[in-house]
Amino acid sequence: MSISKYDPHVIETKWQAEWEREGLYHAEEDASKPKKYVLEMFPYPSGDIHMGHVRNYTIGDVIARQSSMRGFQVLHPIGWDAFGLPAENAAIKSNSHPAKWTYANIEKQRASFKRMGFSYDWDRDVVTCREDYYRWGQWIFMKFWEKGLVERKSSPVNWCPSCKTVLANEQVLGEGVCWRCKSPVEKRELEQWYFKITEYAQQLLDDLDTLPGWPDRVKTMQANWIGRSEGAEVDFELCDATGEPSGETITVFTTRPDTLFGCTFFLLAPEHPRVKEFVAGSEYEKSVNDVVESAARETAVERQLGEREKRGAFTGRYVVNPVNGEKVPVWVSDYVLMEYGTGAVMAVPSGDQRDFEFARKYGLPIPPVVVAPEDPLADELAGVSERVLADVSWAEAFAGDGTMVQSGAFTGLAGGKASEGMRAVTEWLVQEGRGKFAINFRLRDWLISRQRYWGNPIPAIHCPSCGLVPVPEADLPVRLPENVDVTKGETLADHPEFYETECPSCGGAARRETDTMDTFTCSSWYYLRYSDARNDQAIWEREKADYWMPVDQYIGGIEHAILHLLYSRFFTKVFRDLGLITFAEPFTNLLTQGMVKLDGATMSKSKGNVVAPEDMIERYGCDALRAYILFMAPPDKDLDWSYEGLEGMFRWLSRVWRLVEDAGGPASAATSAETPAAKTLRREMHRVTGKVTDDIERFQFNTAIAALMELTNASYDYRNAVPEPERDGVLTREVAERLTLLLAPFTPHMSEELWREVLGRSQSVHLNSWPEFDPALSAADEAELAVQVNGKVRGKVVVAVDASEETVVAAALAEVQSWVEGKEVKKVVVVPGKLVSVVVAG
RNA sequence: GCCCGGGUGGCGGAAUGGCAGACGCGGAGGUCUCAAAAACCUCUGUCCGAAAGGGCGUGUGGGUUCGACUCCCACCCCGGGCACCA
Repeated sequence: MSISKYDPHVIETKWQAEWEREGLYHAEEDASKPKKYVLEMFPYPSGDIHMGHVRNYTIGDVIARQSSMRGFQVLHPIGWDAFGLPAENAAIKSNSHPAKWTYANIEKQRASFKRMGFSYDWDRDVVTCREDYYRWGQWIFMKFWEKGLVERKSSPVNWCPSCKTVLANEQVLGEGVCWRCKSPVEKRELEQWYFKITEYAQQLLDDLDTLPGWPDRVKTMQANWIGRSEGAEVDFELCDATGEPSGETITVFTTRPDTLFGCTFFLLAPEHPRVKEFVAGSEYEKSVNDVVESAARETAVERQLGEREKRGAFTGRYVVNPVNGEKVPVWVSDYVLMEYGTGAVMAVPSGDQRDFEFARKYGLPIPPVVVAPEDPLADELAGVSERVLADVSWAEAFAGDGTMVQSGAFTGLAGGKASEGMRAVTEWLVQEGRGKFAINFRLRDWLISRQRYWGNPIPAIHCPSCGLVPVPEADLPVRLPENVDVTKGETLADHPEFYETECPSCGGAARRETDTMDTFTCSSWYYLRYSDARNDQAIWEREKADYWMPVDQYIGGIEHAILHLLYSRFFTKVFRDLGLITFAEPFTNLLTQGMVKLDGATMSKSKGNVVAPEDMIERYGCDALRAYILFMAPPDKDLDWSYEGLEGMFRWLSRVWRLVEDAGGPASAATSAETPAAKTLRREMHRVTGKVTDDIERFQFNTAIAALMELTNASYDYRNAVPEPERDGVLTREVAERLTLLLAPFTPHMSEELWREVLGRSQSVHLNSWPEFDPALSAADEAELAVQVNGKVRGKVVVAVDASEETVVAAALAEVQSWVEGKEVKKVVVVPGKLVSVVVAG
């Protein structure tokens, strides 16, 4: 039959139009089938799509398409995370409006995604800046408020001077820079809106154990971020300015109550509210203020630069150590954080490296209270309960497990984290009413207000007489006005016609909130909205959400390991507590795909090293690009882009094309007898079916494609080995069909063209069932075994798979006779189907 | 400093404790052709050797095992996350 050329452009556009016409990817609830919700993190409409998008969405598309062939009812939606600063910046640059830029980019990306042949249900798309979406974001805010999870409070916050807005803790990167623009972040004391995510800290930590389908790396990162510490809260009695106990207490959090006897000074954070009062008018005022002011001047970046020396100053005050009644001086130091614990710390220089350095610098005593078993002090101070040694010769603090010394009644107990000494001291404090067991989290409440225009308006009203009042449900949504000119630096706060309003409670004149919500609030629930995206009566219908959710397979970049994934988990738990859903975790399985780089560097427009997918689609078609980006590396690894192999991928697809065209005619009769060559090809077909099925399950798309190449090679071997008249036409057609089916998730257009036009099937290949794999059919009847002598391969034997062990050993020994001759055979190990290992003496 | 990943040919990468380097790229040679392209075929870790064959090889050093890229211990290097969290 005549061979035509594989021409991706014609067939790709043809089938994209046909699928849309047939409504192939429209998802409906169907209780009779198991469902599978496959979701890729939705994109920010930043402009043209890049290789990271191609990789991310191709992975999801392969999973979705194959799941559908395997009989699942598949939901595979897409949308846009459309609010955010880049739109404002672009608008300022082009003297335009953020909405214009955003919608133009969405249309551009929509066209690109369609051109890639992704199997999305376009009837469910979600765009977060559209009113039909953000109104429900405001509704959520209101529900959170009703539940007591919204708070407006003043505290030191992260301020990005370049973005001119505050940021959540999670949005400040490790180097103390803004996650979006990478400018150094400043600290400011501001009144802001918060979601109380800390109320869910324990659940967010505990439920990580219910997620076996998540990478350990991500779970560890989240656990570290939540940062649970077990310890005690200890009350220290404050002395007044004359040094006499005042009856008032200051509480600290510590993970090491067992070291209390070694507490020789007490520290307050520079921002601590009592500091000013303690030193007002005293001789210590100036030196303390110096420390406070220098700390206030520092940015997060400066605070972290190198081995910065700790600074501190004595306040003139004392507190009483509850375990021994000792008066210890109160200092202020810049290494104490106001945001963690109580902003006050008991300092134990012998047990904490920071306290140790501080004590050395300012000449404070360092009495040992927990000593390592191997330390000479362990013998010297064994059983000594009174303080006889006020300082150590150590080079650094000892924070490990050891024995308590110089610790009164607790002397001799084991000391260390979670030690008996720690429990004993805390129990004593509880009895005395001077402390309690306590748990502290590193996680802070989520700061959600942003001083920017292009976001979801916070539905709240400030009333001079009623205070903060939520916008009533009936008045939602608070529409984001269009007449704000960001090119003039305007925000909602510059528009009285927006913020001048009436109090819904008392009817008096009031001011509408002009901050918008963090865009991460928009992306924290979109996956739920897809289950009922067009509902204008409710956020979603419970039945639909219950049918589709949770997401069975979520796919996205590791950069969201904490941010988006933590927030979404939080939202889901709140929705459950609000009775909107019944499950506690939104994403059952998570695949974090690696980044696509160029010469080891992340691609970015500013660096000018962006690889445009369009050019490659133009040259080789999207099927080749899809297959190639999956073939280059396993999905979770970073990938260095290279053009080198793309041509090879196209070459292989052309090879498959010719093979199927050649074999795809009406099946001629099978040859009467099964030849060895036919047997080999048939077996290879079954083996590859099993391998591809298995590899897709494990997301090993690169080896799945390699296996398909092997089947292609085996087909060519058969053709080359058997002259045409003797070929088994039934077999070659079966192999052609099998290749087409197994390739369908990867190269949907080529497979469709081959399936319908060449193989003559009437229905879409994507509606066909995934081929079953029968291990029996892929099993060979003979096996080649390697024969090892003392661990080295010295020969090979071919034996029947059902041969007895004696037969195998005899054949093996004969094969390696020259290596064994005249030596004593000490041991023979037979691994069926693999090898024979002979151990000889000498 | 702490917590995760990862180190395999010229390159991307394969290997439930069982023949290291599948598959692809790149390279060499060949068939076809007036020629080229395309296609098809063969070879391609490294060293010694004409060949047969053999030695050496998965970051380094030890260990377990008949057998280790794989498991254990120590270390080196690269990437990432967190980082004065009391």
